[in-house]
Amino acid sequence: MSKPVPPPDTARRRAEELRADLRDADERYHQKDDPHLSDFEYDQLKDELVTLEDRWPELRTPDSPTQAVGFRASSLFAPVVHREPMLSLEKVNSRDDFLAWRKSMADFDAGADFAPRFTVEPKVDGVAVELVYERGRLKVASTRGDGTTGEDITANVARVAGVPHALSMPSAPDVFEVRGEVYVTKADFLEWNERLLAEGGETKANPRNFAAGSLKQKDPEETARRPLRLLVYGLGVANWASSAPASWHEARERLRALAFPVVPDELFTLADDENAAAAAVASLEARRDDLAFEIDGAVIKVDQYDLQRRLGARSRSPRWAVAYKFPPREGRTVVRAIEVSVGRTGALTPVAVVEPLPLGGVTITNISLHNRQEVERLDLRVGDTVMIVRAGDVIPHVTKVLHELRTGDPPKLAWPEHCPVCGATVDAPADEPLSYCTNLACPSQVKGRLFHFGSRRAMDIEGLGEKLIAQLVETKGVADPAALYRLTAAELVELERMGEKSAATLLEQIEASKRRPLARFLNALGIPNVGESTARDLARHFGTFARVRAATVEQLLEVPEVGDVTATSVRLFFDEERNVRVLDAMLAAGVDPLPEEAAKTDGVFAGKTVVFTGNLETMTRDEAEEIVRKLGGKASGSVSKKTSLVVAGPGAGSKLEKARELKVAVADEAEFRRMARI
DNA sequence: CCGCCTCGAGTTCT
DNA sequence: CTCGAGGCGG
Repeated sequence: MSKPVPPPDTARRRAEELRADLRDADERYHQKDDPHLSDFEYDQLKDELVTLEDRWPELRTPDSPTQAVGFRASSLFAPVVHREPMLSLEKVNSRDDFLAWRKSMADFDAGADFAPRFTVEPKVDGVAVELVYERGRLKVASTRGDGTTGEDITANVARVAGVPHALSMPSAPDVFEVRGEVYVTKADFLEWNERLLAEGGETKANPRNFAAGSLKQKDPEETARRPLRLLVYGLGVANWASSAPASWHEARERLRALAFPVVPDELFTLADDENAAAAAVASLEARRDDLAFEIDGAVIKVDQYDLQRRLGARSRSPRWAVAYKFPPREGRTVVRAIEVSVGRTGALTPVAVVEPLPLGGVTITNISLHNRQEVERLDLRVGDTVMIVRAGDVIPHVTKVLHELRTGDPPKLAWPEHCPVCGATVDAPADEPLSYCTNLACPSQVKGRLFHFGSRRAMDIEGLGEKLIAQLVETKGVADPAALYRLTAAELVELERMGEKSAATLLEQIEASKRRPLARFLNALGIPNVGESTARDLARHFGTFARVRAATVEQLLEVPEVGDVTATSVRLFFDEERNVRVLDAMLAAGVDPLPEEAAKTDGVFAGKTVVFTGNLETMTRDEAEEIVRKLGGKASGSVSKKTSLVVAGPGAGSKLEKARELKVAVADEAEFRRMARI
């Protein structure tokens, strides 16, 4: 090795000149859209600079254009013809469809040796791209376009995390086209949308739109800032240098070896037959909400390349692969009206009534908008087109209003100054986002309170549903729970859909509710700030209803988990004249809550907090939590470092993850049963 | 006083 | 499930 020679001044000056020219050219392209160098000229300058810097590495400055990614935006969005068309996939929506597809494939091939294996992987909801490598270097990246011709997005794709710019030779084939999906994780999407919102920009309706928008940036620097990722799902033209892989699963290993990001192993299945493939699809669907990225289905491919070749393609899609679509959970519909409903606490909640939209197996007609600020934030008006997502939490949300589709200038929602149900004054406390109907006798509030009173986790009066309550309030003048205990069979049979038999059953249920555990009764009362958990604490501490009712604020403060706010709230409730009358009437009618047993201090779960997650097989979650409480423990809903044990069943998601993170003990249902000795 | 943890309340449809 | 807020330990 010869000693490095210091660069002559001429080389140094030339390098500086080249850097300045290249930067100037870049700037013109990115910001002024006013090219003055052709691609060829630009490449020549750049090549010259690379040569100089290779010869004298000390000339290479960190900010040199050669250190930036070497793709120019000049050809951005120019048409690119795919060497092999990017076909779409035939879609199936059910297991039966899938099996029919399997059969049609066999009918087409009819070879005696036709025994396909299948690969199953998630269908990532992103933007399909093709990356063309020549002699190991990324040459062109393009969108799918119409399948034949896409757009050149090389400069942008080059800035996506995980996209190799060069492939390690010699294992890299001469011409090598990979196909993949550029996507954004759910977490990154949420974070970025918040930021876009904070900056006053337009939010994106979903991760896919966000990814697509990010790839369409004029300035690749902007694309580089977006949290884009790549997953490679297949190959186009590939002139393998040496022995070509015989199957997709082998090719996937080779792609991985070439540093391409592929679907993680735990989401990739090589199935021996169609039944195993269908099972893998079902498993993916079950895990849908736990995945880091949005998926809209699974892709099933015949694994063996020789079979793929035999099957070939129709005009628009290959015969050897199929997209198994999951029911969509996102859709678009039109807002017919914005109504304001009143709940049991009197809170006014705006609700969007929409054109019915089938989504994930149900038809959505109402969507809560939570509060008036939300309506203003979205700038939602009647007639607007909205995007709706029904995610893992089942409850639909308006994620975006498509303002560009608005026609005319519909009025903004006029927030009611009077309760839309009873006309009473609306109170809007300055420190709260919600406003409230001030009339305790408001029919909406009455119905809400009665519904809560009879609900499963309170007095558990079976048959006392929304429809029945509405009738009782409207036609029988039932205004409080005490009135339930005065109902007669004669009165009930006058109601719609209520015969002798249902009336008798309902009365039995109401009768049985007179003797429910004290904790349930306290929960049923709907005391502000007292829910299931605090009701249990009060019941345990005081033992009988008379003692709870008589407790002073000081005595209430002695209850663990009860502070100023809750204590005052309880005392006020029992002092309220109206409540006194209703409670006395209930007691007179024979309501007599069962005294609470003191907590066991010697049970296996004494002093422990247990959290359940996922599905339990042999009992309901309620039953399991009851067992924990019986054995002295506390059942909670969220995992923290104070959690003693997490019991995880199949389908466990974020809570299990958090437990592992915090190194909290995890058990399965069988272990839990052994601990509880049942 | 702050930060963590947990609770309460609202939420859709069949 | 998520948000906001109450309770409480540090």
